[in-house]
Amino acid sequence: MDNKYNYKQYEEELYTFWEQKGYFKAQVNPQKESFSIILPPPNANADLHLGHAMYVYEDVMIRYNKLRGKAVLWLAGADHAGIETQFVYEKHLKKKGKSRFDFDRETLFKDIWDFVMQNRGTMENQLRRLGFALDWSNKKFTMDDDIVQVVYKTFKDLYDEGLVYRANRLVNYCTSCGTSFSDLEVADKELKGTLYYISYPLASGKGHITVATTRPETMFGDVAVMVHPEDKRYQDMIGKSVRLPLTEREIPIIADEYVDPKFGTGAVKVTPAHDFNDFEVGQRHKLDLTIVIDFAGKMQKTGIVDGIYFTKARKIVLEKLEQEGLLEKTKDHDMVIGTCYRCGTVLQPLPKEQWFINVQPLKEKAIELVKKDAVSVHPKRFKSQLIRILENFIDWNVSRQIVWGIRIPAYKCISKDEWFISTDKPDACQICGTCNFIQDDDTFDTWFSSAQWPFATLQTISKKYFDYFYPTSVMETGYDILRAWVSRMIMIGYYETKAVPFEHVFLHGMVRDAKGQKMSKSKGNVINPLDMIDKYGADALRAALIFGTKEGGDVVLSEDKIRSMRNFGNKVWNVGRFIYMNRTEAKQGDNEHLNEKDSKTLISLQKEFATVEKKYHKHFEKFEFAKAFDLSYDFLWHRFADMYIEQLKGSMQTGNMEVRNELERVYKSCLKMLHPYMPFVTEAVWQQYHSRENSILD
RNA sequence: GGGCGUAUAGCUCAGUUGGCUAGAGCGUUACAUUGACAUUGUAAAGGUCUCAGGUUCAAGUCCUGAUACGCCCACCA
Repeated sequence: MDNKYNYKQYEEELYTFWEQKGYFKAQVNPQKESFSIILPPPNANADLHLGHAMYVYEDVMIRYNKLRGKAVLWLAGADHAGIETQFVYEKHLKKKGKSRFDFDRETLFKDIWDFVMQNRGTMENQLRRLGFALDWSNKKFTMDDDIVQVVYKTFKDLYDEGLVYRANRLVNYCTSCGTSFSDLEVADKELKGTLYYISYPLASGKGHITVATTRPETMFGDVAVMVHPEDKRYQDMIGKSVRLPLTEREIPIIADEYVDPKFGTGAVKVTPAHDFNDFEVGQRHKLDLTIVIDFAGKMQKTGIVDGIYFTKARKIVLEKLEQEGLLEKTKDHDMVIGTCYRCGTVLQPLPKEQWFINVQPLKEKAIELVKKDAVSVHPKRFKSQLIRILENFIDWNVSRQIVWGIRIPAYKCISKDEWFISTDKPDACQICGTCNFIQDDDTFDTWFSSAQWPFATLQTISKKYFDYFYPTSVMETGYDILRAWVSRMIMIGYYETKAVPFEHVFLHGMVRDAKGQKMSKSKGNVINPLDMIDKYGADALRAALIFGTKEGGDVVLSEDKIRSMRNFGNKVWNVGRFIYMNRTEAKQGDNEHLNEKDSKTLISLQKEFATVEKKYHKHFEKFEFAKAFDLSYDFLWHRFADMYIEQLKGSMQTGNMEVRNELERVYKSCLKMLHPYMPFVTEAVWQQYHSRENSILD
């Protein structure tokens, strides 16, 4: 054995060995207990980052359970990542001086498909570099035909049960990306805005009412002015009407408790087509939806600023109001505004017909399941958070106006102007039977398919797989997607299978830099996992992400820490080397008898190790993986190596086989404890003791 | 405004049902080493465990309050 562990010599070879020998291939075996995890599918088109490296917790669980003799499955997969990928592809087009509008739908889709397929291998190889014991034999992609069929079935099931509806509602629309988003994808941004006080003259000509607004340009879409019903200042005005400035239109003054009398002037302009709250007020009071901004963010039907982008229109409107003496004053106003999480454009609330899922019955069931721990959450503190997330869920807009996604299987009957859902491409209109029906252009929100991932993957592999491995054992992911993903998997998973999609949820934290800051490209503090693997080995990176952390807490990662874990890997190797050397070099018979001191030391070692081993398994039961690792680390290095071996090394070197064999026995048990965390070095040593054909996983 | 989390060595963090003489990694200092490992070993320095009360034989740990920081959600005309 070399006097150093050279990871470069082993990692690639060992991974190939494991894969070729089929160690990662799941085997349905009714004699054994099953243990399954579905990998949260990384974006097929993007490189891995450190967040993905955190899936090492899944590998830890998988390898641990495999060593415990269970039939394990860790299923590999990839996500089409709808908007993310289309966005990247559009950038790619832009470099070539083109845009997505230069292509028809089919061509664009096919081009993106090819683009993604070209890049997909990169991500998969990176997962291999991390040493992940993934079953590649049944890998899945969110746009595989069979997966799409499952997604279609779910949508139709929901539709048939009346849980899918089409409605003209306000959506968060990005005029730059050209698509709507669900409320979860809106990025709030604080900015210093201005509150404009505008005078609306009463229609009677006597007096006026002043409204305060941050968006004067939307005034052309105003359909009312609203005050609080008990506001004394405006009692005599309720029911009267005002003339909308710059127009000839008259709109009523209404009363609604939504108004906060202390804000602004206590009078609000109501613009149902361009404001979420106003939309609700509009519904309550049955007001019109007067649309004055189009999907490009340009004004329409104003008679004054038509075709002008809303920000520029705002300036013009303000000038005109000022000219007419209707702009009373302005005031600085800190506000929070919804922006596109992808491109940063200010999102427009715009009315658009979309498909919505009524989540009410789904979330009630999900809450019940979480409350009674049918899905149990680790660490515990996330349980209440998950319940609250579910309670606050509002109906889910699943329509996206992009090409890269699963096209919604909804068809419109032209002659009757009605919709029908069909999982297969229909031959004839299912409503009138004769018309040239058309398919909805929209695609599903990526999360709609992701929400079905655990059962969709297993069902499409085989019924045998599904029956044996579902519900899956654990869903492991970052706490940041508890809302977007975990909650929806529980809702949709239970709806379709009448079983929980996973029995446990384990949430890991975010990776931060040595100063505790989030990693981001703009800060330049991003650590590339692959660079670290090249430099220190996969085991070192894996160990650094787990060592000394608290479950579910954020991980502070520095290169120093990775280096120190590399040193530990070397320690593991050298402890093995030392014991191994003495097997081959010891002169048997020189020192056959255990002396009393050694005998005592061995008993103490056995006792201590038994305690450690017991604690180790206890930690696993409680999903305390970092503690189990810290414990193994400390035992191997500071107790076993620093103390026991030091005390016993004389006897071992002079050929006492009883001492040596006991050291080897405990050491090999340590290797198994460490294997889930540092699979390469532990396997490399194991094979030194046995042969290149053996595995620690046997 | 609501919820959650965190405050412990220079830095990053552990510290399970209260038993601590408070630990680890990195960093610092001294010494050692052709002897399994310098990717090492031995040792040292470094802490009123954020603050103020309380419960207890005993509090870093439990309770109450305060302060600071972080995250999530809601509202914002």
